[in-house]
Amino acid sequence: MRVECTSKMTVVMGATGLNGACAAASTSMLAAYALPLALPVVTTDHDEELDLPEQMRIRLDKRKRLADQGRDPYPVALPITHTIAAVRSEFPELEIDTQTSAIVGIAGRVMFVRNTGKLCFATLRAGDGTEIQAMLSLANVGQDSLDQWKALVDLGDHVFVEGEVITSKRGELSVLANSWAMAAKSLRPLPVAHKPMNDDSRIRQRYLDLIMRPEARQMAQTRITVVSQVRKSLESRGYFEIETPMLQTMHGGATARPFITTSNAFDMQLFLRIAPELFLKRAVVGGMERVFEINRNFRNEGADSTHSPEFAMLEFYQAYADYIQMAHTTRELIQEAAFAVFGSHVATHIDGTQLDLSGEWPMVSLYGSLSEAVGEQITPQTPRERLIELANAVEIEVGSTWVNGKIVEELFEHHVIERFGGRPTFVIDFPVDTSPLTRDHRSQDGKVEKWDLYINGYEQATGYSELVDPVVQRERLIEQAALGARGDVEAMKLDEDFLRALEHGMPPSGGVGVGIDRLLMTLTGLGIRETILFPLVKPEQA
RNA sequence: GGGUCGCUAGCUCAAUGGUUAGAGCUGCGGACUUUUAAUCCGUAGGUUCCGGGUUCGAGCCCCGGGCGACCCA
Repeated sequence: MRVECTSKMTVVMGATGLNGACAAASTSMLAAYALPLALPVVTTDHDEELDLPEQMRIRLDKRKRLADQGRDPYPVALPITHTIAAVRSEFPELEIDTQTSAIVGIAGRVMFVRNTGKLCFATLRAGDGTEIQAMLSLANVGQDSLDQWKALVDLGDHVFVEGEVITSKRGELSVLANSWAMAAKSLRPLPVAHKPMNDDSRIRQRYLDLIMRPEARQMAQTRITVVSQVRKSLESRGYFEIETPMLQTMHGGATARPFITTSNAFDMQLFLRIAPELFLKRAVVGGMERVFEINRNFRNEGADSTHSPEFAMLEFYQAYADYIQMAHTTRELIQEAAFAVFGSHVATHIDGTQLDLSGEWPMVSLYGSLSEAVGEQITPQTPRERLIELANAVEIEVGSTWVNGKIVEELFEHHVIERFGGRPTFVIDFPVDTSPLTRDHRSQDGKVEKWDLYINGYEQATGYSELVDPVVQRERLIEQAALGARGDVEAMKLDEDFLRALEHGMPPSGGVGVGIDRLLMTLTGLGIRETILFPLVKPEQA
């Protein structure tokens, strides 16, 4: 008891534990447990334990009684011989009421309990969702052990069971225990298994979501599969994965507001990156001709069902490729990811709807499709006054810092995107004044070689023929700086080191950015907060 | 940014401005050696998100704040 108590204090409280201070420690420990979820703060008196929810008090008491009876509630090691999945696969289809004489040691979380007088049942579940039944009979474990099981094991506890693999009289594959041990005592009750938790709790306490809901485990697994496949797909095409700075002295590579932080040691302002683009291009300048990065970007703006302040982004760059070649590669990456998850290029969402990602994807021109939608020719030369009239006609409020291209893009989003009907579509050839890092179109004035990929009505990826002319790039960034001076908080900064890299010569290159969270949304049909395991949530109390 | 709705026991939810805020599951005590959301008997569990206000009386009405969902921009 003493050893267990002091070691626990070290974990929970740091170094304040003293040998023999178990009574005090127990009270302080309650405070340590209670604070994170804002339960009543336990102060000095041991009696204030009564302020905790009843069920938690009872479980804390069981934890203590386990220790008192020589059962460590949190043992360091257990003689496990099989995973639950291994037992299931080793004994796939036993007849009802079979004895195998195979002795195994297994562990899992208790998800279901049925305690009767002399024979107890429990369903144990492993983290992968596989389950097996444990049975404890008076005849096999004896009166004391059975009584302790009934008194001290709750739903949600991790337990170890050692015994024979059998099937019950109902045919359930089971381990008939010779002995049992607590693997980890749970101090809080699980949610009701048969009612869905509300969305807020599911996201704030994702660990409970993962325990209770197979779909949550499935989502986590799908993300793992997709990210892994994207890496394989790129590596098989000769790309190398590199890591570029998250903390930057100057943010760039996108138009967005950054998070700002400070370095104490350098006594200077730093930015969390809004995109890795400018560093990946530096790598291309250095001769890394096919590079990619999958990592987090941070943008200091609101959250909704398609936006998160931090989100995972894939960017990849290929020397001597242009934006059309990059579009093909992007389509293949997404199709290969879909195949890895579904074994098909057709994604099947949880609600059963299917999204066909197969075959070639159409390419439509931004200006052409917009012209068709509004019934008049729109070009980069269309006067600003006319663009504003068209915007006002559909109640788009034109911001004071908007350049013409921005108005065109807003008109496009308003008029055209729905016409794609969710089908993957590359929208090509964007306005030059909203794309400062993109090469001028090889044949069309006022446009750049850029595409956006729309799937299911939202932007899934973007690709460029990269601007590599350092003189033009400098002009573009100076224009951005001027926008910034006029109050556009999202305008790009003049990054002299990036320009210096370009001045050393960057080969003609294609580049792509793919939102990983959005790719998961595309494949699963879920909102962005479901594709991210632990999305940012505001604290429950101010 | 605007609007609508919501926040009550560990969880999921009830409750015309009017008795002591209820139910199911969970928990606790008891019965049961084949249970699958077991069944049966008994029982406990509450800062009604927070702070003001109106009222003889507020979970409910009013004001402010917090958190969330949905819709609109």
